[in-house]
Amino acid sequence: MEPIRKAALVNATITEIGRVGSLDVTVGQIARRAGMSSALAHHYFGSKEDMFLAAMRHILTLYGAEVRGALAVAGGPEDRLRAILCASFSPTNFRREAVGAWLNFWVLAQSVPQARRLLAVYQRRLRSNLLVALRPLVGARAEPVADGLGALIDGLYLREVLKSGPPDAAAAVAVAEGYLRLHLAGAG
Amino acid sequence: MEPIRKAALVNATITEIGRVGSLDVTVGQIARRAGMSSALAHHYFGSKEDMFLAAMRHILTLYGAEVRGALAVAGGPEDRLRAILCASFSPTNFRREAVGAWLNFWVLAQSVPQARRLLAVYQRRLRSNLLVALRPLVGARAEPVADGLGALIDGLYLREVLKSGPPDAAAAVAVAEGYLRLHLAGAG
DNA sequence: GTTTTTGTTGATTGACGAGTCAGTAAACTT
DNA sequence: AAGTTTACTGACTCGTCAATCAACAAAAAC
Repeated sequence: MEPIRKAALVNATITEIGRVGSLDVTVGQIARRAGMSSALAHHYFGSKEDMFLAAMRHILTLYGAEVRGALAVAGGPEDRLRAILCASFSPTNFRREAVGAWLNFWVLAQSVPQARRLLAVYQRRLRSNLLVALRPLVGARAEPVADGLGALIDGLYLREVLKSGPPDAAAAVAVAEGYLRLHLAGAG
Repeated sequence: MEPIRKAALVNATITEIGRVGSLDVTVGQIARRAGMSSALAHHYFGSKEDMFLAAMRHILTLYGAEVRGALAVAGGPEDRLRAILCASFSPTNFRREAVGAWLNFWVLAQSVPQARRLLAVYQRRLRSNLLVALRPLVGARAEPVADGLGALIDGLYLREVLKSGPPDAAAAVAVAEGYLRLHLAGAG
């Protein structure tokens, strides 16, 4: 039962945060959506914060897996870059709830050290993936380009939360690819 | 007294949100930092939400004024773009508290329509400023470039909150200017 | 010099929510 | 079948906080 319940709670946490648009969700709300009592939620996760962290870990894991999967079938460096972008804006990760939750986890990271650490490893991994793919293409300029691209991806996520209507992954990818194309062309 | 108290409360709100790193600040905390009782805070602002909105409006106003000021003395289009970037990452706007508050206002915008509207007018103004400056330089491609640059600026803000140490405005501006330079060069 | 307006607070109210606990029921163990 | 672990819940505690109120002080108006 335990793994099932925990998974249900993690999903409910993400959904509920996305729905409400803030971390001001009660354990009761989360538990109800997951089909159980709030006491049971407290039984499996010691505290609300643990639930948040588990939800964050889940989103990050999902994203990491998708990137790894896309990289596995990518050929050259350019392909690898495109793979990272596609994974970042895939329907799994770029859906409204997940993006809303993402933004709130960023806030959580400001006050909860463990959340900050989680976000830091995500950033490091993304950066490292980008660097590996960029170095053969732009050499020494890989670092600033990777930093810029990382910020751009986060910014595109950020802007998604304010837009109304369904997420437009294609447009986001197009912007990011535009950024890349210029840098690659500039390096010759 | 009223304007003085209100201003003190607005500043205290921003500082306190930045310090705590979330919107979970009590009216008591804000009032204490502003040197008054929580009852008085409620007297001048009807509710906590009003305080948040006033603080948001203040940050946005500050930013808008700085951009306008920089644009007033800017010569050609390139100068105008640089002015917008410098204002965006000026010490006033790019300080830790303000950036922390900014992120939290983004969250607020997800659930409070008025906050969303405020953020939307900021985005529209930025976009319009960028477009005016970009059109003479890149013509029809102004729109995607402006959207990319807008997202990049937001992303750089976002990444600032996770970094430890003092904000590095110069680095942020450099990244944004790199983005611009390539687009301008690409357009010939 | 009294009335009114403005500024201010301590105490209170009322609601809400995290976490606990005591207890029930079912499933395994021996 | 008795005991033990696991799954689960309703009711409760305890704290917190937004918002209100009743009161007081001081300045302004008349």
